Amino acid sequence: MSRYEASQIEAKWQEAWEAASIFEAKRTADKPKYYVLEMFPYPSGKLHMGHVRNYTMGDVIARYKLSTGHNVLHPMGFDAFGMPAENAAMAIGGHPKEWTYNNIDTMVEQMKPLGLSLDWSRMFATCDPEYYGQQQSLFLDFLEKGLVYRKNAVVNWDPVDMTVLANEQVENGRGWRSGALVERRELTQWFFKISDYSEELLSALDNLENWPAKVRLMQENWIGKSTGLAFDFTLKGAPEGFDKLPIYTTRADTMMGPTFSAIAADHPLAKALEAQNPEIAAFCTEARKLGTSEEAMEKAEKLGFDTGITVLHPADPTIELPLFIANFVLMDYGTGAVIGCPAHDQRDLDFARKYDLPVIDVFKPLDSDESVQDVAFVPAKTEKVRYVHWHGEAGTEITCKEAMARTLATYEKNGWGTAQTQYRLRDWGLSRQRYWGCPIPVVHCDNCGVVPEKKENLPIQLPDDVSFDKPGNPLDRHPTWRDCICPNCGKPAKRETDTMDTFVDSSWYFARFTAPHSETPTDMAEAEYWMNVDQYIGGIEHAILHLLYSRFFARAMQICGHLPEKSIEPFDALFTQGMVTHAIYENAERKDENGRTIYHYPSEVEERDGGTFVKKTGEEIKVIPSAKMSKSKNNVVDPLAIISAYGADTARWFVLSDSPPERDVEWTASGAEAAHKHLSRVYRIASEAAAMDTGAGKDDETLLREMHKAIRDVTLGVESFGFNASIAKLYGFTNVLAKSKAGGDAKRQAAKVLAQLMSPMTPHLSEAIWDMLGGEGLIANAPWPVADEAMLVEDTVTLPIQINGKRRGELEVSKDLEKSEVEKLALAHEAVLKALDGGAPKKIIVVPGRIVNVVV
RNA sequence: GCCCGCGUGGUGGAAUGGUAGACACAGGAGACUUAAAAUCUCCAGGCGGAAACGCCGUGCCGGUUCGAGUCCGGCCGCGGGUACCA
Repeated sequence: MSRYEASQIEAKWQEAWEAASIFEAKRTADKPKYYVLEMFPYPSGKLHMGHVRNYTMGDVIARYKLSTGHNVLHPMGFDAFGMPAENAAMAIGGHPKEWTYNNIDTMVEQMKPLGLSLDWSRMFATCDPEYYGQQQSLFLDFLEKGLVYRKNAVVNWDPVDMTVLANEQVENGRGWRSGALVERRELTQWFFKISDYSEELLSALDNLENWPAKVRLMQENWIGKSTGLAFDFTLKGAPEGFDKLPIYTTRADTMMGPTFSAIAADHPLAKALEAQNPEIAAFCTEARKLGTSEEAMEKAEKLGFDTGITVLHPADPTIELPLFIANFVLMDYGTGAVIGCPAHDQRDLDFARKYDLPVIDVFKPLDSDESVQDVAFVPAKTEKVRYVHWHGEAGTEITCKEAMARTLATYEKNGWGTAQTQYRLRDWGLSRQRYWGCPIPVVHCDNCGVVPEKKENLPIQLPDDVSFDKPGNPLDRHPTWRDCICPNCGKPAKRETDTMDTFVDSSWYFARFTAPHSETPTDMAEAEYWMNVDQYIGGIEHAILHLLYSRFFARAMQICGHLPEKSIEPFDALFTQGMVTHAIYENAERKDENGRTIYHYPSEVEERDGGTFVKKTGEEIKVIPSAKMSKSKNNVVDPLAIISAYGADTARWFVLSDSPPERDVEWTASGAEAAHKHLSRVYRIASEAAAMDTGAGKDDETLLREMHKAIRDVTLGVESFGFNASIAKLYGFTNVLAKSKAGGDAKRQAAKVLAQLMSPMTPHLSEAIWDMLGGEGLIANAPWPVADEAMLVEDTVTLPIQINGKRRGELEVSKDLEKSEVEKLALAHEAVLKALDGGAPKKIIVVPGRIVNVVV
């Protein structure tokens, strides 16, 4: 009998699949289509276990759908523009293009041995001019439909490197390379009008039944619809031209509680004051040093500067409040100005205590008359409280929600303000001051202004002759690339040098896969057939931005005639798989020559004497447990090592077993060998069955019953993303088969079904077993087994008996036994008799087929 | 800070509100073997007990329920996102 030789088996069957072209997707009318897509990878250089897990899950679905009679589209590509390529060019020389395409080649080479059922003929990278040219064409269409516009927005500016920094490149307010304190700088940038679709993107979430509830909730909160009060404070003592200060608040009911007002450092009024007062200028400069990320601003110590200006309350001008400039007010949200109500907002309370401002209770708990001290009173909006200081009658006991509604009505009636609906969602800024991205196809002409490029001139290609020896955007300093002819007047003009956010690239690739070489962004006939994505799979880290942008793009593309109406929501079902995490190994003894932390690869360290050390140098390691695998932290595991040692099926089996797909999984090396042992065992069991004589055995019926149960359970697992559960069942069924005394015919039948049930996970091994047992054709094409209901029926059931909710015994009863009969049997049970001690039970709960609980 | 998750044996994890720890890993004992590897059998949450069995036990505190890992409230810890990482 031959041994399980994974490398031979895998090469053989991968060739067989390729020869039969079974994964090439073609439109056909005779089968239902199924489009399964995993979020495409960034070509970082090496495939890691997170990719393997992601694509294996998609492959399980794709192969399962193929064997249940679907016409499957399962493509793969690369999200290939982005910062790391430019960083690599700066760090190690070379060109982003070369680096990227080399990485793509490497990763494809690493992916192929996994035996994924991918249609490689559809592969593309977003940095292919063929792709980004179509993206430029989409941009022009969006521009024409008024979905794109320009406005000023702030960026992180490194004053030493003279370059724009991404939020990730700002560490504690300093540029990551120069170490200089970051400033904010205002630039004119391009924006997509996603905020016009706020309501639509919000309400359509209700239709996404096959999306995880948590993702829908995150998107709902991100869009952030609120109803509140919009009003103007009257400014007193402000510079010329500043009479009113528009404010928006979601807590209208606390309008009698504010004791200060605050504006953002980027607010026009703050800028006007800055010009007059050096102290204010100093404060604003300091406030801007936080960088532009919301996280940095919200986490920073709350600081304010009293401008000396006051604001007058719209409902009662005798109420005069101080106006601060504060570092926690966001210019991008609302009007860039807020009211501070310390009694009912913790941040406002902390601020009030710090700057010695009064605290006014607007409402109090029903059962207390205590005033707010150090903890703000923030009840749920639906909780009833007693209003002591507001526009209604003092002492009224109502919910905050009700009080808000009444306040809004009062303000509208008196003309003090208006009820307004607002969204937190901001327009999508797509301009990037970087080279390695899709050029924005517009031209700046002295005569005509900003002019769209002509479609016949697309693609506007990136120049290859650029250098990265200096920081900043090489397109800006290229000698000739900017020079062009104005498409409008024909005079010399300059190209836009900003490129597009890489989220643009990933917002429509799913549509492009339906016709990857079309001369328009999509081919409507193909899109009509293949869209929507039936199952989309990817990381939870994309729950908001990527998925929201894609939803917007689907709408915009539909408006421009590039997607059918049904694709307004492009992803019918979404599954967010967990990440593969790994400990980070940080060198505890030294930093690198630039003073930066050194991270070691898992293969470089060893555990001994209760500690972790670098193998070569013996330096001690600080172990940071369980973090997202990240190239910059070096905590990645190379799947190729597993594949070359044990084979792709082992790697596939391993990443699917144990952890539920939606949960993060901590990579450990020990499990891979065990997975391989199991696959060898399955191979051996199948070989033994193949060698048995024909004829019946004594356990045939039992084995076949277990087989049908396995079909039912494994299928259920595959259909509900319970791959780990399916695998546990497969282990169970394998054990049953191994120990069964059934005859050759029954064993061969069971082994064939086992191979089929395993085939989405371990396709090569399954083909080998199928072949060994005389299966017809490829197992990949064989119809999925169906469980025989009659074989699943059980006659008796074991009921646990609880006494006061604790298990004290069990009862073997026929499946359909009457409740009253079960009660009688339970009361006659030894453990129950003992507990009752001659008395009568207080209550008996019988849950048919489940449990009996006797309360004594 | 804010939004969203997660927390169960030595480890990964299982469990429509109904027997907590399925299925595995690591571990222990044994069989086979000259021996090892491979394979096979058995044991295994903690504490007490020879055993039968008893008590405790799903991050912490409280609640709802005949019954809570699961539902509700409040904490703690970890992870993801936070609009220029992808």
